[in-house]
Amino acid sequence: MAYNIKEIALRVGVSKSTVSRVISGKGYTSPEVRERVLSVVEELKYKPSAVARAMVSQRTNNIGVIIYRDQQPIVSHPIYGKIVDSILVAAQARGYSVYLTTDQGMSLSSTDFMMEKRVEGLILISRLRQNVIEYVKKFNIPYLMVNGSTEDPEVMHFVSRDEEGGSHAADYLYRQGHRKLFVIAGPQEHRSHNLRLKGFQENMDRMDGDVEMSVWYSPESSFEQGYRLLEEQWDFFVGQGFTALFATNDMMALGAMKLLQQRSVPIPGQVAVMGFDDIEYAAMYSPSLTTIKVDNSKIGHDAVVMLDRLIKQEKISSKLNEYSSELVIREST
Amino acid sequence: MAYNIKEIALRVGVSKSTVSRVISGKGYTSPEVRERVLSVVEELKYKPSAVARAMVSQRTNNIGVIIYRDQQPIVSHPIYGKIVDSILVAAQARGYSVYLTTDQGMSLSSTDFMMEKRVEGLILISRLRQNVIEYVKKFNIPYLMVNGSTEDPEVMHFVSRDEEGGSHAADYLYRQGHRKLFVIAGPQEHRSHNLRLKGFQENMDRMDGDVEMSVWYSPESSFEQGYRLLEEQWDFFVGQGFTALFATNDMMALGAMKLLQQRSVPIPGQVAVMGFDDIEYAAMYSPSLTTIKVDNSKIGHDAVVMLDRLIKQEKISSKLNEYSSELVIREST
DNA sequence: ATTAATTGTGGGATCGTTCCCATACAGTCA
DNA sequence: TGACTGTATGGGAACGATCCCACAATTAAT
Repeated sequence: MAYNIKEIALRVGVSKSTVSRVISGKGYTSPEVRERVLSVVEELKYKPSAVARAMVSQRTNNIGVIIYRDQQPIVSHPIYGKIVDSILVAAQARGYSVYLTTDQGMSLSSTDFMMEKRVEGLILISRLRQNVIEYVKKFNIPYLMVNGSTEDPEVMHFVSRDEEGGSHAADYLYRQGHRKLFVIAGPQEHRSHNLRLKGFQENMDRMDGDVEMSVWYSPESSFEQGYRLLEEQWDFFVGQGFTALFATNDMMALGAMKLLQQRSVPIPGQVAVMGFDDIEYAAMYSPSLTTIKVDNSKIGHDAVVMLDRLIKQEKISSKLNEYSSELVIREST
Repeated sequence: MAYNIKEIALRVGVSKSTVSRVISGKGYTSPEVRERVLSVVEELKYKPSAVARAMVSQRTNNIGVIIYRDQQPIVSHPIYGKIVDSILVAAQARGYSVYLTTDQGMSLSSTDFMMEKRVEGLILISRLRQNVIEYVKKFNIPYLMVNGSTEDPEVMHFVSRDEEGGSHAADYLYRQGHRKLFVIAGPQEHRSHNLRLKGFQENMDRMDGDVEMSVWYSPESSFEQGYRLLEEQWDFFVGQGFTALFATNDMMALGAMKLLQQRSVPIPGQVAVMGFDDIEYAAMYSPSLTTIKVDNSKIGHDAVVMLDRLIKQEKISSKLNEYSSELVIREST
């Protein structure tokens, strides 16, 4: 069992008040006593209990991060990993510690758990149902959402400007001379995939000349599903002579690219490929993937900064924090 | 501020003892009172404070996970992400919550932090200095190491059988007919890279026929460094006519492969490439990468199971937990 | 010399739970 | 009738820190 302040006080021969004063540096202490206390503290490797401290101060300095997911655990997902990384760094720098959980069922139990732990704020990552949000609201603690989908204007929300990004992608591919486009869109329930597609389509429709677009929805926004979708539509794809393929995220784009390479279709010679997100592997792939970069590290960092403000009850300017995305041109186009 | 048990008791008109009994389900409570308590609990969304509970029970149900790193934040690293994922799932299933931190300087501060939080056990991930281990030992709480390097027999340690894996790799490449081998090894300070190389070399040396091996050390085991190393030795590499390239991890192998593809070297036609780890991207790459699979999910899971046992003071059979790695043959060889 | 401020220390309430103990009442049994 | 058991409830100590308050001793100001 860890030592407590009483034990230290006993060994030094002073009261626990005095020990507390030495450790916190508040109040008066004589140099002589201070030294004796510190030497015992060092000797026994005494660390004051954050639990007891939280009890009396009513501040835990903990924040909770919940990653909602459908199936697989998801910290290892390139996007969520980046977000978590930046959250950890930003939180630690501000004196917060992080409880991290993944919630498979979009259930309320992880919220309950965080409330019992008395976290001071909550970061909700990824898609989650409105009823979860309603539930969180009831507890009256600061919370915000990253990369989720909600129409609720009350919810502070960190997302990329997906529609704008989609529009940029269309713009770029059109300027590259592409007129026959094969589009792989993520699940329709996903806000970001929807907006990316919307921005892409609407901008393409505005263009002069006869643009031909064929849009296909993938049941999952994964590498495997990107691969499979193209595989299933292969005859159509080849028959129609598409010159460019756009997917609403990098993972699906890479999946499609993998199939193209297996079938020896030159990229970008015959077909140009473009994704969205700029995950780390987009640059590594061969050919490297042209994409729309979303700065998830910045998003994670800013989310913590904002949560810190909410916790400190500082003034907030806007509920919606949108991040511009930027075109990254690489070998695949 | 969150409600407390006293507030509930006041509203129901009973003592806090009674409320406590209803919530914990221990002791006698009349059905009528029970119902009244539960309805108020539900109405106010009262959640008992885990902080106060930890205070009196002397159990926090928290474990700490520290990822040590050199430079970059690292949850998004494919290996550590997988480990963290599986730790989270296993810990939650056993009623533990997880404090996650990354420690850039291999400092003692994250240990101090975890001790103040009164975690019941500690999982140390990746390379860390012996002085950190010595420091952790002083606190007398269960801890174990994953993917680290230490010769200290006292430390419970979870690693893959790297030497055996390296040996398998050599075996396979030799049987495929390769006699001229270019090897990219990770930093010499890394235990696992060293052992992988050792197993590979020693097994190759045992083979009949004149095997020619050229070993190069990369300053970092990253994609970029794998790429750069081969780039720097390009003339030598091409001039000598190597038929196979082995890297002590997948990241470096992919980096090298990227360069080979950029310079239009057919894989595996002219050069076969092989890695180690079987990160998710090994299978996605084109061509997909032949590698030695390390089951990091299992390692993370088992680490939690073991930590749970240590916390419960159950008997432990062995300090060293080694995991066999398995050959995964793909397109690159 | 008296008052006031400065420095140093200890006592004890407090935070929100759990859990032991005391008490009360109803029903059972000899 | 008294002793005992089972059911139901409340009181209060304990966990380990913080921090207010009281008090003592020393020094400074009037």
